[in-house]
Amino acid sequence: MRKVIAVMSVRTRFAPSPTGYLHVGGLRTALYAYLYARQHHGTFILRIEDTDQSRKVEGATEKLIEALQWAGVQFEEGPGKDGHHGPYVQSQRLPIYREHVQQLLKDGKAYHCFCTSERLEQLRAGGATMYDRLCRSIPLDEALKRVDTGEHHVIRMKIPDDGVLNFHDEIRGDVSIAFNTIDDQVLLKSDGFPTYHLAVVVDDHLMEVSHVIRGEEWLPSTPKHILLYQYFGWSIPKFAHLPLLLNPDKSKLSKRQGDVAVEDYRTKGYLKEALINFVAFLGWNPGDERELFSLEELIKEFSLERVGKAGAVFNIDKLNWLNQQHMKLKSDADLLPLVKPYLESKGWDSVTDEYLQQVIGLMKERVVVLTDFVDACPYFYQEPETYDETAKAKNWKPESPAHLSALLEKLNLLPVFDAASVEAALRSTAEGFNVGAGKLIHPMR
RNA sequence: GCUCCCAUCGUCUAGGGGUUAGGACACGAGCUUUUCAAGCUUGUAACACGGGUUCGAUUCCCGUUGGGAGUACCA
Repeated sequence: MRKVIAVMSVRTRFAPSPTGYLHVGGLRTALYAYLYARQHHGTFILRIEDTDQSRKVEGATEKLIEALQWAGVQFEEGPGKDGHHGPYVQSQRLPIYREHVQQLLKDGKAYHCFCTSERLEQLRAGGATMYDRLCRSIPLDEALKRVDTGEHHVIRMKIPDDGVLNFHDEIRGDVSIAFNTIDDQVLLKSDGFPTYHLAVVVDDHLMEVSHVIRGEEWLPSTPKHILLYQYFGWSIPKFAHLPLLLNPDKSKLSKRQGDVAVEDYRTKGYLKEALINFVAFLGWNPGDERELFSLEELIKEFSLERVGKAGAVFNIDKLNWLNQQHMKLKSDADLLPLVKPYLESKGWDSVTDEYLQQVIGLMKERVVVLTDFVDACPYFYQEPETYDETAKAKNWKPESPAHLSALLEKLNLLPVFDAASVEAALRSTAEGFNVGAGKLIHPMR
């Protein structure tokens, strides 16, 4: 006979609600969960939390998955993937939640609440900060009878009247919250859908999630979740609450102050390697002075212990620098297929791959994002005459190389070469651009 | 309001009872480069405040201030 030591395998998940796009903060949360799972040879799960029907957005799940895939954050279990814990979409798990609510009801850990939203509003208007627990005293058999008559109701969980709940967070350390500051949380809504609080706990347990890695906004509701685990008699997973991502003014990262969708950065021409590297360093660092990391290196070196507690401002300057660095790490040939779509979207698709690759080689150390390979140097792709027209239309009359340079800047063009050679190019007199030692023959000539 | 969380250069951060408080981005200067970049060198710049504890606190404790989150039949 031999003893088998059961080692709990690491299982993490990213559980977004499909509201339209993948937020960069969501990407970081997903990334950390993914890194942790991969590092421990565990499993990373994607679960869609679509329990709010009113916020359902068509095609959002697909966009979410696409963004994750683009970034290289691969999940082993989730929608469209086989796993033994599915379905991975909460709206398809309704019977499971109802079943668990029944158990809670039977055990006296939850109760039917028939209060109308009007009454709840009145309560709040009267200064109440929490539900007054009116329906808690209704006997179960009486409640069941009222349910049978079709009376609208929700199911609430019973929170102890006093006492304190202590728990340990992997990032924040010990946290404690008094029960008397916690409301009797609604678990099942009147439309039969569970609230987040019920669904996460049930799913995380059923999907055997070992580490709940999520944003800091969930820290205050963690006691409710832990209480629920206790009510069900389940073992409690480890929790790790990540600091928030902030706007430059330190408020929570929002749409108003810049792009927050991963796809925005993708279309703007950022490399996934740079975005991943950047987002990983918002709240984490390896403890030494290295800053350029690949996904594989992050998997190797990431640790929850080194995740900071304070919120981090999402500063585009560093992202730009990181993008340049990762761009330089790639060969011209690797960059080619990434740049091509941008060129095609401009309709300037008559250049050959060889030509484009040469342009990439020339521009690589002068540009910030992929779109710059096109937008910053249109004279490489346009008919010289066309470009001349543009200049004329804008009333360009360069008086000197310096003046021309200034004009170029006004047009947001990077002064790639010296003013004289750009001028020459504009006048389309040269048969090609002189660049360093080599010469690039303009495709339109 | 109440509850919880947080606090090192402008930003991302390292560090930690005694340090010239380190790095990166951004910004300035210089070198290099035919030019623009890149690269290299270099400069400016931080421990929020007040009390403790201590021989000594930026570091530990308490408070204040500031910031953030939560407080929904949203997640």
